[in-house]
Formats: sequence, C-alpha cells, structure tokens
Amino acid sequence: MTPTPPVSELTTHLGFWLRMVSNHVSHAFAAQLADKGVTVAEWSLMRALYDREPTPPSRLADAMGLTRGAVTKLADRLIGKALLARRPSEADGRTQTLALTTAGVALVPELAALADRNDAAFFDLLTAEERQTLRDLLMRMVERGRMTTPPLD
Amino acid sequence: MTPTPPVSELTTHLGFWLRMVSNHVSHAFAAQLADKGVTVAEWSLMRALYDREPTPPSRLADAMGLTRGAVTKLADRLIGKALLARRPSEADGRTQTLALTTAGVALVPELAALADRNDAAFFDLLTAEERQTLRDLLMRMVERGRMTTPPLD
DNA sequence: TCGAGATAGTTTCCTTGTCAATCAAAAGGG
DNA sequence: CCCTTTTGATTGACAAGGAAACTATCTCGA
Repeated sequence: MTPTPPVSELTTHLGFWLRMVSNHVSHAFAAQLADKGVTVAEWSLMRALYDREPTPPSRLADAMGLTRGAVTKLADRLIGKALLARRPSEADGRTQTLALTTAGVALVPELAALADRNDAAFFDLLTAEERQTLRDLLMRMVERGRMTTPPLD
Repeated sequence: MTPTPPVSELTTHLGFWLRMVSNHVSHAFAAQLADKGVTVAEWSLMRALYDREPTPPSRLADAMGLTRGAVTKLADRLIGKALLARRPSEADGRTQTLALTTAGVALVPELAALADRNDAAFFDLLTAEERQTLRDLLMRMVERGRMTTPPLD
C-alpha cells in the first residue's frame, strides 16, 4: 500500500557524492579565506590576476566563467579593500584594466598557501595512489565531456 | 626579475577538478529542471519530502544543510507553485509541518527520471569500472572525513 | 566622413541564500 | 503557579551572481 511509485535514491547518483565532497572542500576553504577577509570569488579573481599584466574585465569574466557584470561588482569589492586597482586602457577608450595593488600582490601567496593546505588536508584522506586515480578520473571526465572552460561556480 | 614569488597553479589542486566536474553536472541538471519550472533546491526539498510523513522545516533544514530561514522561503516558493502545503502541527503550537500536495507527489518521479538521466549522461563518459572506482573513492572520502551530514550546497 | 552596428563596461532588477532580530509557544525550576 | 529560558518559525537586511537594459566608444562600409 505505497501511495507513491518508487523513486531512485539520491545516493545512487555519482553526482550526489561528487557534490557532497566538492562542497565540503569548498566550504572549508571559504571559512579559511573568511579569516583573511576574502571570499572565494575574490581569491579566484586575485589569483587570475597574479603574475599577469593588467587585464580587462571581459577577459577575466571569460576565464572565470562569470558574467561581466559579476566581475564589475567583484572588482568594486576588491577595490574597496584596496587590493585591486582599475584604470582605463590607453589603447581603447571603452576598455578598463584591472591589476592587483601592492597589497593585493602581497596577499596572494598567503592565500595560495591556504589553498594548498586546505587541498592537502582533505585529500590526505586518500593514499597517494588513490589521489592519482581520482585526478585521472576527473581529468578524463573533463576531457571527454569537453568541460574545457568553466562553470566553475 | 620576477616581482612575484611563485604560487602554485589552481590546477594542481584536486579540489579544483572536483569542483569543475561537479559544477558542470549540477549546472546541466539545473537547466533540465528549469524546463519543469523547478530549481535544484526545490527539487531537493521535494525529494526529501517524497514518501515521508509531513515534516517540520527544522528537520528539513538539518537534512538539507540549509538554515531554517532558507527552508521557510523555499517552502513559500513551492507553496506558490501549489506543489507543497504547510499546516500547523497538532502536537506543538510552535511547529509547522510541510508535505507535498498531490501535484507535488506526482511531479517527483518525473524529476527523479530527469536526475537519473542527467547523472547517466555525464558519467557514461566513464566506463562502468571507472564509475565504480570513482564512487568508491568519493565514498571513502566521505567516510574518512566524516562528511556525514551536508553541506550539500 | 558619417552613420549603422558591434563591443566594453556598468547599472538595474531579480533570485536565492545567510545571519540576526523577532515573536509565539513550550518547558522547567523555584 | 509564575517567570525565565529554550525552541521553532518567520521576517528583514544584506551578499553575490545572472539577465537584460543602458551608455560610451570603436569600426567599417558606402
């Protein structure tokens, strides 16, 4: 007397477990970053700009899988924190360029260390061999599924 | 003459690839659901309620890794779509209970089929053996890292 | 060289989540 | 039995991103 036809459990889906683990890793990282007063998206933009020439928002939007509008706002926030500077391009009157400030450049290695430690902390749950297997499988999916560019978020 | 100390690439992190694949899978699923007029969070709540007794928001919040406030608003939306009903508990004057409407119950199998197909479509990029390996690795991480409960989102 | 269309960035509105404040109802200790 | 504390749910303020409208600038063909 089940009034409801059977429906597959969420846990049968690989996507479920993928999301579960991915979210835990990202969530923990976000908490670490929060201590430094930075969000994941902000870190992502900063990392993209590090060791690169001043770069227009549209290019960053493409690289990060965001819209240009999102990058504008993200940049506004980072400028508010004095980690980023925006200046008009000399070549093209429409174009702006974004570059890290000195403070921004100085912060990136610190955040990168955080990222390294967070990744290590989670994936040390696996053996070195398991880690390699996982990496292979994920990269195989990226290739075969042509997940060349983001949605990273 | 590098003005910037070297910083590890994002792609060295397993978390990066995990997130990349996970986001692609989720994103595609969200698009499928959108055709049915439902969001992923809404689906998630509906699935949690399917074949269960009327359940208070707080319990759902725990199960789904959301705050109570989020569940309140999520419920409001689903009620607006006539897929969900809210009624006061008889036992406790503070408590509310949520249950799917007939329309809601009827929709779940449809959405579940969508979820099945989406998962299959992505993970058919791997062989059956690879899929099993991936599942093992992910579940191993969940166990070893005590990711018992959400953050599912 | 000028006017139509393309392109870059920003702004506005909408969605959806968290956090903190609030309110009602229950529980429990004196 | 009250009065305080705890618990459950809702509400409001805010954060962050997407879509689309808007503005300024550039490009190119006639």
